[in-house]
Amino acid sequence: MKGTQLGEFEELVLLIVGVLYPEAYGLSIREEIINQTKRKVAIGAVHSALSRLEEKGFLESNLADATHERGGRRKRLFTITAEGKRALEKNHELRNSLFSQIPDVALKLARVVSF
Amino acid sequence: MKGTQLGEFEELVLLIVGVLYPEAYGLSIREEIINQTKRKVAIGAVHSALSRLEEKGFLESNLADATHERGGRRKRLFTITAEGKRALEKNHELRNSLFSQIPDVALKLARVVSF
DNA sequence: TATGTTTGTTCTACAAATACGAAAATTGGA
DNA sequence: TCCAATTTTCGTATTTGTAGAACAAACATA
Repeated sequence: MKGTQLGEFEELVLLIVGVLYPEAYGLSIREEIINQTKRKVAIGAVHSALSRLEEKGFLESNLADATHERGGRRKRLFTITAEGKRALEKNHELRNSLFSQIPDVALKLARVVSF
Repeated sequence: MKGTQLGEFEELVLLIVGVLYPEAYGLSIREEIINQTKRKVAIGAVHSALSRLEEKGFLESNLADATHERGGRRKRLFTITAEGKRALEKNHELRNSLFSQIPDVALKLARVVSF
């Protein structure tokens, strides 16, 4: 996909950042993806998606203060930008619209097989 | 993404195949994508997405009889399989669910800027 | 039945997105 | 000052997305 189009994984990450607000950072995002989708994700995959989303202007981030817990580097917290929100909504609407345009017969055979 | 995960463009093509039923073939799919999304798509992109979807078991296809119109090679018509339907519905539900889990505050700043 | 035109698909290559995991960085505690 | 814990960064491999030229098949016309 080219330019500013939102990829499949990118969209997922963007949604999760929203869900996790205001505690969205690399590892928590990874955990949440695994919980909600049951698919395995490497931490590196999440971080590269995050930087791409930030480059595209869909996310912004800043370093949180150090925690008072045992160890740990400072977290980089992510939030959705106005542009990110728009992209998300646009995709959502398009998909809903297409979904509703699918005639029942198009899934008839599928239905017979799966039910 | 690995294995049988549905890519962004692949999902779009799969949806359009549903919308166009039973007249979904390479060129008609390309036209419909352009109409509905305003993005440009090369015909090769559509065909390679179609073959990957067929490999993954989300679509099936067969050659139609020759038409009685001017010219043209026989069309390869595509329809969604039971598995394709499931994948589509699963994605749709997941995304709706995530969307509804996003707290309003997560978009508050975005809202101030965009409205 | 040969040739041109139209409509479609296949093939090949390359760019971009995503996956993985080891390494590096940063923090508090002993 | 060294250790343990937590998180990010980085390099590389694999999968998807995009493009368009080449190829194929059908009809029309003569």
